[in-house]
Order: sequence, then C-alpha cells, then structure tokens
Amino acid sequence: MRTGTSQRDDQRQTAQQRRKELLEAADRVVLRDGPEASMNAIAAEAGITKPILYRHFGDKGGLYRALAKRHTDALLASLRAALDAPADDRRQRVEATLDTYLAAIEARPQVYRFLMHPADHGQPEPEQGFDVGHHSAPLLRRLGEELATVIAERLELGPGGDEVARVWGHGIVGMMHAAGDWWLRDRPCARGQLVHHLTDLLWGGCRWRTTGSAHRASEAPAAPRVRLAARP
Amino acid sequence: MRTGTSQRDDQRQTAQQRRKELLEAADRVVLRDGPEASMNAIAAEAGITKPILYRHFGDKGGLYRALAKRHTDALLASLRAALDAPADDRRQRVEATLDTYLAAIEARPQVYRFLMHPADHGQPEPEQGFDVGHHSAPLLRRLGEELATVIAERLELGPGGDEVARVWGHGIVGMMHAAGDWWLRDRPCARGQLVHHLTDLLWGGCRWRTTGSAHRASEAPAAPRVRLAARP
DNA sequence: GACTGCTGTTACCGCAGGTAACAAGCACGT
DNA sequence: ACGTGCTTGTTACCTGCGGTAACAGCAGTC
Repeated sequence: MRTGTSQRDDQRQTAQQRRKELLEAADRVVLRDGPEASMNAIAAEAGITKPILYRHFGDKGGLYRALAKRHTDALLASLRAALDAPADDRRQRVEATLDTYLAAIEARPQVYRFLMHPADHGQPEPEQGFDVGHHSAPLLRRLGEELATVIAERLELGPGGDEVARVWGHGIVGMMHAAGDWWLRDRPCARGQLVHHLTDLLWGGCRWRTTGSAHRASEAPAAPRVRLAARP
Repeated sequence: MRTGTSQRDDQRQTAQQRRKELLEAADRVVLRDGPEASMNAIAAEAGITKPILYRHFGDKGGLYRALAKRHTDALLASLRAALDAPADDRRQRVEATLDTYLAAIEARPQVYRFLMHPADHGQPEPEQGFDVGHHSAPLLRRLGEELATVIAERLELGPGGDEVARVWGHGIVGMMHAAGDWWLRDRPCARGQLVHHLTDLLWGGCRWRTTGSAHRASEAPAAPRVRLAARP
C-alpha cells in the first residue's frame, strides 16, 4: 500500500479532476437547458453514461448540490466583499451589497434560476406558467444566516440581539430575493433605482408619509426625508 | 362498478359539482401526502381513475393551479381584512397583517408548503435536505402586487410613487415569506416576537445603533430606540 | 497469474405524467 | 322503438425520468 507516492493518490487526483470535468459539463447543460436538465442529458454532454454520474455524485440531488455549492460560494464571497468594503456610511454599504446581488442575478439569470428555482418543470409552457410555485432554496437560508451574523456583529442590539439579528437577516435576504425575482422578470426600472428603493424601505421608508386616510397622521419624529425622485 | 357511495347521485351532478368534489379529494390527498402527491393517488382518493382528472383539469399543473387558487384566495382575503382593519396607528396594522400571515402558515403548514414549495421531492430524506431549492410561487407575486396597490393608496409617495410602492410591496412580501419560512422550521421564538422584530425592521431598525467596529460610529439622528426586549 | 480498484458499458426496474380506445348510461329528435 | 351524441367511466398502454444491477476492460500490486 504505502509504497511511494502511489497509485492511490493518482487515482484520487484523477477522480477529483474527473469530478470537476463532470461538474463543468453539468454546468453547461444546466445553463443551456435550465434546471430541469436530465441526468441523461448531462451524462451525454460529459461524453459518458448515467451510472458514472451516480457513482460520482450519488444521486441527482448530490450533483445539483455540488453544482450549486460552487455558484453559491462565489456569490457569497462577492457579497461578503461588498459587505466589508470601506464605505462612508452604512447606507452606502447596504446599497453596495444589494447592488452586488442584483448585478449577479442580472448578469447570469440562468445561474440564478438554477440556484433559486431549480425545479421549474421546463418552459414547454411559456404561458402564465403557474408552476405551482417552489420554494426558497438553501441558498437563501445560508444568506440569511450569514447576514444575521454580520448584523449581530455590526449592530449592537443588546440582550436577545442574536434573535433579532437572525430575524432581520432572513427578512432582509427574503426582501432582496423577492424584489430581485420580480424585478428580473418585469424590469420595471433600472437596477440603481431598485437598489435605492429597497434601501429606502430598509431605512424605514414605510414609516413616514402617511396619508390622511390613516387614523393618526404621522408618528415619525423628525422624519429624514424619503428619497424617491429619480437619481442620475 | 364499485358504486361505493352513490353512483346515481354522482351521475346527476353537474360538471362543476364534480369538479369541486375532485378538488376536495385532491385537497385531502395533498394535505395528507404533501405536494408530491401523484395523480394516481388523487384519483384513487376521489374514487375514480386518472383520465377523468385529466379531462377536468388538463394536466397536473391545471389541477394544482385550481387547488392553489382556492387557498390563495382565502389567504388573500384574510390578509386584506387585517390590512383594512381599524387600528390606532399604522404600526399596529402592519403587525396585525404580519401576524395574520404567520398565523395562517402556522395553523396549516401543509397548505403553506403546498402553496410555496409544492415541488418538494418528498421527505424520504429528513437529513440536510438540500432540495436544490425551488422558488417563490405566483402566490408571492400576487401578494406583492396586492400590497403594492395598498401602499400606493395609503402612503403618498409623490411622483414615481407607484414604482416605489411596487418595489416595497414585493420586498415586504419577500421579507415576510422568507422570515416565515425560516421561523416555521426553526421555531426560534414565539410568533409575536417574530412579528415585532419584523416590524422593527420595517420601521428602519437596521438604521440605528451601529457598533464601533464599523467605520463611522453612528449616523442615526435621535434614534428612536429599537424595541427588542421580550414583550408580554 | 491472481487480486484490487478504478473506468466504463448495456440493460433493466419502478414509477411518474399523460394518452388512446373503448364501454356504459342518459337525453334527444325522428 | 331506434340510432346519435354527450358525458362519465374504464383498461391498457406510451414516454421519459431517476436509479440500479451486472458485467467488461485496464491499470498497478502482491
């Protein structure tokens, strides 16, 4: 066994390499055909047959998990960078982070679709694909938890602050996701606009400026004006 | 054959009635077996066979769409009620709405799972089910648009306000959804707590109280203290 | 040469969604 | 009475998917 560098290591290395190749092939297929790509298609793209895929990744979930991890890690890294980047104030940092996320999903919507809605049962029905929906994906969880720790670090929330931070983390991530998802489809405005609107919301936008129809006019003390005019 | 209950009566019923019965049967199955219920199972529960289901609903998506519409409409109605209910201030109304949503998904998680993540491929793997995710479902879109109109009505946002309202609508709904999804699984706190934390967030919570680690200490002017201690 | 561990294959299973094709009951217009 | 047509139901099948034997080569090691 232990003789020299050995065949075992070589084998493992080639196995890793092979795995990487397979992942890249899978990536290509998923990006081309969408998340509903079949194992057969992926195997064909890789120039092999199904059982090999299963030997490497166990089952379809395993493959998709591995595939998702790469993209998730990449996205998370850039988000962390934006979150840690120097900025004049927190608002700028928040805007930068939101913008990073939105830029990512804008640049590679296919990847985004795969990470978020991998179960879309194909686009044979380009109509009002009801899809019966699907749900939020572990990526969102990871993002939520990640953001929660950052919030807990950065804001001093006192006792019970961890709980608050987690709620806020998941809430903010959900806001970002839903708004991004909707924006990506309807494209109602420029990215920068969306970022500003979302930051306004996070900055308590829906707190001020009540209309007369509400019971008490304004409970906002010295409300810092909401910015909503179009910006250059 | 196998008249079972009452074939004669069934025969007399109109297509609409039959459809309703089928939907109710499907509902039962989905609530029992989860969203991955097969057409065969649903047909069996209804005491008939597959082709009939297909005649009534076209395909599985049609059935699920019809099924989802009922629950969606119901949920939406109660949300609208909460949103329109009399309250002392807007914060109370927001809290009531959030609480209504969370109470609904808490009371009937199966329905919620069906509406939001109907594609969950079963729970044969209670482990770290990566699931590869799924996505947000039209219900969220509908909620987002709905809330957007309410926001546009209730807050006077000036020119371009409709755009802001839509962004906020979808953002808030996403926040609610993601936080609820996470909360429903981890149950880290009582529902009321979650509601308060989320409202704090919406009220601009993440704006104040920066820690020293950040670059500039505090840009919050006369920060109204964030409420986060446990409340009765 | 026998053994091991990897690569790869073909051929199959079970089950899902979905679709003929055909059989029965009832309502008619003649 | 009769056929015609509609609806409701059936059985039996197709396709394609995820997943799994079982077997065939081809290293290097003892």
